[in-house]
Amino acid sequence: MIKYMEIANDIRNQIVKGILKPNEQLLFEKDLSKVYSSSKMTIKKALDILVAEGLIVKRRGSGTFVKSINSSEMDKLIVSNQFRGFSALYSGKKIDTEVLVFQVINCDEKIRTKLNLDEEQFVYNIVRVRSVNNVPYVIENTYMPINIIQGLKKAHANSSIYSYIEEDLGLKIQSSHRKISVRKSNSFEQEHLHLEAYDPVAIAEQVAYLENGTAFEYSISVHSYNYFSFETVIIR
Amino acid sequence: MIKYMEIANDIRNQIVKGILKPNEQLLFEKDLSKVYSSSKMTIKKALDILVAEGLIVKRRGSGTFVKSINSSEMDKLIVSNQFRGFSALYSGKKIDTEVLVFQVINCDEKIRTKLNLDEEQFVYNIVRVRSVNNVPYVIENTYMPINIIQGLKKAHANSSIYSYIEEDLGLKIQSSHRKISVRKSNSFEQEHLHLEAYDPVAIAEQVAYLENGTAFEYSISVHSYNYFSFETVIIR
DNA sequence: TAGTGGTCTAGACCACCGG
DNA sequence: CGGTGGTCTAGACCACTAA
Repeated sequence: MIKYMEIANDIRNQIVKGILKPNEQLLFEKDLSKVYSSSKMTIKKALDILVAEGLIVKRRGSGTFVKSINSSEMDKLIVSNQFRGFSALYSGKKIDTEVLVFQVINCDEKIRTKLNLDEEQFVYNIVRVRSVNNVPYVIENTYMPINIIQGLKKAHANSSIYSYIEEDLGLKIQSSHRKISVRKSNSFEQEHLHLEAYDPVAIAEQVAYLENGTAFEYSISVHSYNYFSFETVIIR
Repeated sequence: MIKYMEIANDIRNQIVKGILKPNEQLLFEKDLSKVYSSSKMTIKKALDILVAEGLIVKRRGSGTFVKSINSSEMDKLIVSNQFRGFSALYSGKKIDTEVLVFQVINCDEKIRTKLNLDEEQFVYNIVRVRSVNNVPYVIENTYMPINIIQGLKKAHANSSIYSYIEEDLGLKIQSSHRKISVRKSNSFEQEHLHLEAYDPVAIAEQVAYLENGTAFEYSISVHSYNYFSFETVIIR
């Protein structure tokens, strides 16, 4: 649909499929603009996406080159800087969701500041245990304002809340601010994640935003340490 | 120096200092281009930086708005998606470095693939414990090819290897691919990080790249769980 | 319907790299 | 030095929002 995206996708495919090999030089932007019948700026924008994904490197004065990564790592890199719900992340596998708590509460100070709410706002509070192939991966403790995420039912919590938000409510999810930390598990977590005493957990605390900039979700996810890893590309 | 950077810095300062308040609307791109005597494209590029930093939101058809975050979180967000060495991250505080290992070794299979090296390459192997205000934060296990990071001495390992790479060798660091995971500490880590038995640790595994695309560092950092958190902004 | 931000162009000039 | 990618412009058209 969008030209620079199509170009980026095309070149990404060439890299992932091995048509363009590690350390190989790409065509110059000038030449690519002829190949794709577009301007140099559009080519640059397409290539900048692949730079952000960590797939290629540009050298002023020299050209553009495929990064030297073994292709097994590539799939991960491409998805890691994206942001999706649990269901989308593990699509294709057997996912089970156990809803432990589904209630509406008057939010406290902390949630109010995270979600930027007025004092008397009500929020959904949902606690779920999510399993992949019958192994419990994570306990999600989610808070969402009832006036933004309207009409949420327990049935939605049993499957994917994100697809309810996007497909049923027609809202667009834009970004998330996430913080990852580590601590020892407590007995509640040990029970639901099938952990031993003293096993650690990874905590992902997140505020997610809609396209219009309003915060719609504050969540604290407690991950079983065996099934947690977070990958990212950092550009200076 | 670069125009769109200057504009981004200027507007970021206005947000951080509170001149532009949460949810406040910015001038339109058309008007900003007059204020800063530049084209609409340049303004767009400047604002896109602030979008990536999570500070503002754009709505097509409406305008651009400051995100609703309390300013205490803002400093963190701005630095979190950047990538610097330990010394730079904690500059201003008292940093101590204890060098446990400083040797040159023939690299094994794993390091070879991570750094994309030939079979017979030698690499530095450096193990350091780094403390902030006399509290041990992290054990860093670092591998660097000797032909890229030339002339590295133990004295550099005692302070900042990154500043040696950038200032003395004149190399430019571009990006890093990082993976974060969690596990239980072992006795070695408990001793050096002053942990109790069964305390968890956070593992940050990283491959760092120079501007020319060559991998120059593979490192495994074991963080004391009390002093580890990783923050990031994810755009869909 | 008027005006926003998003995309795209053709062309200009610059900083940097290699021979 | 010629050629690379980086920045910047002026202006075009489009998708979307709000009145």
